[in-house]
This record gives sequence, structure tokens and C-alpha cells, in this order.
Amino acid sequence: MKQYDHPLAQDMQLSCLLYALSDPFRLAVVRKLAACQPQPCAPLQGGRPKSSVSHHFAVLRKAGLVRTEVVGVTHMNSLREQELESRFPGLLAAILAAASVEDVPA
Amino acid sequence: MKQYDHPLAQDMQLSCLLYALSDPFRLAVVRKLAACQPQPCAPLQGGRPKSSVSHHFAVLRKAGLVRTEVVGVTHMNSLREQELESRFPGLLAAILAAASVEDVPA
DNA sequence: CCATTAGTTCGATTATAGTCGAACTAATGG
DNA sequence: CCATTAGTTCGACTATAATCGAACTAATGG
Repeated sequence: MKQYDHPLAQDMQLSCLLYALSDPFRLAVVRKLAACQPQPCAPLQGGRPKSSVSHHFAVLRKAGLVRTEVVGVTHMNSLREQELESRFPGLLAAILAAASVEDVPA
Repeated sequence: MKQYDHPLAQDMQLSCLLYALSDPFRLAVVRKLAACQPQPCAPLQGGRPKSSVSHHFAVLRKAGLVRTEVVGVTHMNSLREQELESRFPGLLAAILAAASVEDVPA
């Protein structure tokens, strides 16, 4: 059974987090997870090949944003909201709010 | 007299902002500006060659984070706090708060 | 008008990231 | 035990970004 590295909250780095979220695809994944949790990777693919999606999830995990747990055949992803909140209070909420401001049509 | 492009608040893009701030040097610049404003580039160089610094300022301007105004020989930089606030309320504050959490020694 | 200061621009080099197909792995169902 | 499903890993290629020296520009001071 495959296991993933998930950094401890105290080891999360802001630059790594911001970098992970600066990619529109990854930000979209985080937003979808925020709306519906946990989810496997498949419904979040958005037409990309599996290898690309897998790469983006690895970046999100390394930043500490997403936790992936193996549940049978599927890998369930969720946001690490509590750990993120303990490390950087209010940050994720502010970024998610900014993201939803952005895609309101002008 | 040289002029710079500064995007309108409504044209600022979240991914561009997060990307700009995901670089530790650029984040440090933003933090220093938040603490003391406006400032020329020179005191923010941190030992880097001028061409690199100039590049990083260009990224910050393009993201909408920094405004640069020519004042005689020096170029004065400031944060575009109001515009940022109007576009993404609370975002800059949350990121600055996260940055200061991060460099508190464990 | 010349030197100085502050910063930009250019061009080359290097490093880091994204993208994708193909082969792989681990768990499940028949 | 074989096929299927879900996702990873690998390797190659491409694209984007960082870095830095050198030449440039624009404003000021002497």
C-alpha cells in the first residue's frame, strides 16, 4: 500500500504554498476540494493526461495543501485545513476568497 | 522620463500575484515595503546585481503589487495597498501575516 | 558639459517546471 | 488468476524563469 509524504504543519513553507497555488489548475483543484471533500483525482482531471494531474497533486502535497489517502483502488484527496490554519491562520480562507472574487464576471 | 506599466486593479490576476510572492526575495521586498514606504530599489538589493533586482521589481509591478514612480534620479517603490484591497480584500494582509508567522523562530 | 547615480535593457547561460506518452504498481472484481 | 481501474513513475522534450555582466538611459550635481 502506497504511502505519501505529507509535511508537518510546522514545516510548511509559505513560498512553497504560494507557488503551488499560483498555478491555475492547482488552484482550481484546491477550490473544488474546498467545495467537496474528500475526492479522488479522477473527477478533477479537467481533460489533462493522468501523468500531468499526478504531477500537480504531488506539488500540492509537497506544499502541504492536500492530503492523499489510499482507500482501496482510489486515492482520496482532502485539504489539510486544520494544519494549514494552525500554521498560517486565515491564509487559505483569504486565498479562496480572492479566487472566488476573481471569477465573478465584471 | 521613464514610465512604468501598472495594471488596473480590475486586471490584477490572482495567479500572477501568488506567483510573484512565491519567490522569497520578492516576498522580502514586499515585506520591507510594507514596513517602510516608499523606498528606492537600492536599499532592497540584498547583495544581488542590479539587473536581477530590476527583474524582480518588474515581476512585482506586473502583478500589481508594487508601484514605481520616478522621482528625480531614484525610483520610488510603494505597495499598491488600496488597489490590492479593492481587488482582493484581505489577501495582502493575510499573506504578510503568514510571512511574519513563518520567520518567528520555533 | 562631464561625471555620477540609479536603475533598465539586452543577451547568453543555466535551472526549474510543465507536458505527455508509455510502462509500471497496487487493489479489486469476476 | 486475469482484467480493470486509479494513479504513479520514468524519460524526453519544451517552455518559462532566474542569474549575471555589460552596455545603455535619464536626471542631477559640480
